[in-house]
Amino acid sequence: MSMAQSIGDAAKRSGCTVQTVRYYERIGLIASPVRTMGNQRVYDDNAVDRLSFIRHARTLGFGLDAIRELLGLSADPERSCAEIDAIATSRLEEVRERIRRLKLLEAELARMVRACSQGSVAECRVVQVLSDHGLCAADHPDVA
Amino acid sequence: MSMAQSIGDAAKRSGCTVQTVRYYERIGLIASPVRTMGNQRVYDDNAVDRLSFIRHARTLGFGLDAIRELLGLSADPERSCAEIDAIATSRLEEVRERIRRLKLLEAELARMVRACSQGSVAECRVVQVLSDHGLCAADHPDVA
DNA sequence: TTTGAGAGCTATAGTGACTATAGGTTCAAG
DNA sequence: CTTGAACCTATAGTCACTATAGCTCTCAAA
Repeated sequence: MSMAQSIGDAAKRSGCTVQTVRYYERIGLIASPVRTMGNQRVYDDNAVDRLSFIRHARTLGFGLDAIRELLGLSADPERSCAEIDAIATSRLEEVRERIRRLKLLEAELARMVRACSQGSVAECRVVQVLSDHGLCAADHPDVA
Repeated sequence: MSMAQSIGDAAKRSGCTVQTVRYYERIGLIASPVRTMGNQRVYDDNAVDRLSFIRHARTLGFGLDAIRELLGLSADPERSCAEIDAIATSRLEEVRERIRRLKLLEAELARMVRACSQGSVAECRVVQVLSDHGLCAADHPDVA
């Protein structure tokens, strides 16, 4: 039995905000739901499931394009999940790469802060390092 | 002796792009430089130093607002560098927090991918986890 | 039956930090 | 003098929302 519910209820149940649900509709990530006579959106449980899926994938850092693809691939239960796995694996690698870069950044920032003798700006190590990339320990990458 | 140079040279020397230099001018992060008779911007070495500072701070992940503040605080060499240190320390803490969150994410994604038996979508663990937050090991945070 | 609050509606603009494009002008080398 | 690279402005696009303004609808209490 599928319960009909307002956008507010669907948002609350899925963990999205109301504006975000409307946004997902606008960009075609979810279907346009039926409306009441007063033009208000009405959602069923399937729609809420889809929203929850999207929301959860977002908290795991998948982009909307990836989510669009995941949703498409999930539609057919008979299909092999190789492509789905590939998307998830690629996201995992992204996260690992990001962590790697941030650790380099962390080391650089920590070194900079540690070297500061808390004196005047003229002798501040932080200012010196920011002014001169050559003072960095290693070639830190651009922040991701 | 301060060398006069075009926006292209200043960009190359500082590691910015030409458009970005113009953007920084537009938002008031750098001063409007003098112009040639043909209306082209001319930069001196001080301007290039400032651009390099900005660029380097950006690669360390400081936001433009923080950089604006760092530049302001750096202007007076006699001043104590306590505020500068505070900004750098706060950035360091941000990075550490980010790493912490990403590691939780990494664990969740790795678990998900590992659990997948490479069968059909119907039994795909990735799809199941995305569909049901309850299947997550821990309460992973929103991606930062 | 009225009334009022809260929820919903659309359309538009703003966020951060650029990046890209279009359509024009200037400069420097040959 | 010509040509082509580099410069100029203004505007729109990126991502995934978020916020605002100015309406309309719904539903429970009085």
